Amino acid sequence: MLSDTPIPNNHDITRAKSNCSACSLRELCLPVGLNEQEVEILGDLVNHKCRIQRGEYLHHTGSNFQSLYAVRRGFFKTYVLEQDGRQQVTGFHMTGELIGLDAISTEMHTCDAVALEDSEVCEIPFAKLEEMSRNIPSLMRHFHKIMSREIVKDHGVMMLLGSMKAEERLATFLLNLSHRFFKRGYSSSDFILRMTREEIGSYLGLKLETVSRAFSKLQEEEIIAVHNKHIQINDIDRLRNKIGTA
Amino acid sequence: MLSDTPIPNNHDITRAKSNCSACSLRELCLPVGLNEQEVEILGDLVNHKCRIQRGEYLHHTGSNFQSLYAVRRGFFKTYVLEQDGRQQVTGFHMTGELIGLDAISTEMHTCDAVALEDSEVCEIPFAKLEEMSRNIPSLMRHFHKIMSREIVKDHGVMMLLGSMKAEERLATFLLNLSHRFFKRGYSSSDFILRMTREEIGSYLGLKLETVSRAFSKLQEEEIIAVHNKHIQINDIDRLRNKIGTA
DNA sequence: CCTTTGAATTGATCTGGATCAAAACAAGGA
DNA sequence: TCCTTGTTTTGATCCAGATCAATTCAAAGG
Repeated sequence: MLSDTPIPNNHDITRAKSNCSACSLRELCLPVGLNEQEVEILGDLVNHKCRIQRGEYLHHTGSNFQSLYAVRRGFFKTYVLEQDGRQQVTGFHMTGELIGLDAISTEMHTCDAVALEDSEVCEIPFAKLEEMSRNIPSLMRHFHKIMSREIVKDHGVMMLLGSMKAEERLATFLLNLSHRFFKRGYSSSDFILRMTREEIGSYLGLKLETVSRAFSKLQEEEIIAVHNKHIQINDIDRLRNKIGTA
Repeated sequence: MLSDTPIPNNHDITRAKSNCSACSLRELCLPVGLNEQEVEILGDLVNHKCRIQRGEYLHHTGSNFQSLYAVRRGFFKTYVLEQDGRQQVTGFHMTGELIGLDAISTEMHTCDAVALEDSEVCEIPFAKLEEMSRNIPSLMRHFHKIMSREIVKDHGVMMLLGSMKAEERLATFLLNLSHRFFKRGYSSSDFILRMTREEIGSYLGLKLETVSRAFSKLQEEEIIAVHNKHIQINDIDRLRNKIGTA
């Protein structure tokens, strides 16, 4: 059924695009159109590459904000705690994405960020970033676009939570993941989920049982194949049709 | 029941804090800690004060992005259209709030913005804002905080949509409005809603009938008084208790 | 004044997803 | 190997909110 393809899955041992050695921002953290000199200057921006083990926290709610974190490798979730202790997942973050933008506003983190697999991040001291963006207009512009994109993304989630049915939500979620894996050079149709059904449910505003049932339904219809956390998308068009045509 | 109070309602003819003449950013658009000279420079930033009538649009989805808009007076809603034509309200915006941050990312507006009452906005050319913030660090910092606050706000809405019941959602919504009116010098317990039940429902992920029933329920419990769009909060503590104690 | 029109309320019913419960499964660890 | 523990699936039931339908109400215009 699966033709052997040169495109790596995100669970292959060899990782796509993970062979760059120095932690420059050249290709992942803030891929701006810079000249060589600017890239070099930018090198100063990044403090150090930091390994984070599965289950370790990048920051907690209320902790002091100093730096943004660019995911270099791995997978994170961020969540806010409600008064009654339940957690609401606000996002999943993979290679090349920035964590901590919410903390700029109050200079305190407003969510917890935890690694869902062994990961690596670049720490980007925010004061330094602001300082440098003063002299590099394209960096400033790029940073503003990143923040703006975050807002747009959140509006998309609001739409999902506000008006989609369970199956539509899951389809949207899978298509989004698929797209993000694709952009990173991984297979868009064969990947491993790093989060549990409960975490997916929290993100999508559903209970874990409902998420599981939605997976099963999509599998029955032969649109996807589910083996625990291993997902294969067999018919992406029909998956797309699940959205907005309920 | 209502003691006559010096605090104006948002439906009084005399408006609180609306008597400033020039459209400087001094006190509303971007209230940064600036010295006199900087404030003067900043005056250049604002193109012109612009009147927008109820029902008029500030921008449409897909239109070219040039400027942010600071609400000077009045009330707006922003919404995104789904493929099937329904609209999902992404926010309500009142005096002092910024509209258009979502458009920075693609340089196209990603939502429609429409005035829900006769309003006035300041147009802030974004290129100019970036240019100036390069020379005024506190302006840059302030702008970043505004964007970040937007992200935090959206996370709050995600939490609301993802895990609250209808009554909790409406209580949260009313408390949020109350707080925003209060900060602007209006009564926090007596105000006029500018949006319909349907628009509230869209924002809160509920049908208009459910919104209406939730209003009625809160009124029965004598926590609020509802006369169409006129809302009075009689017992703000019990309203607060509605949240997270379901 | 009455008429029109859009908005809001209220009632009756239906249903998607929550909840409760149990079984199946997977990954470690002893 | 067999436990243990956490995760996932599946089934049975229940309920909050959606849906459908009918009034009521408010504002604007003739």
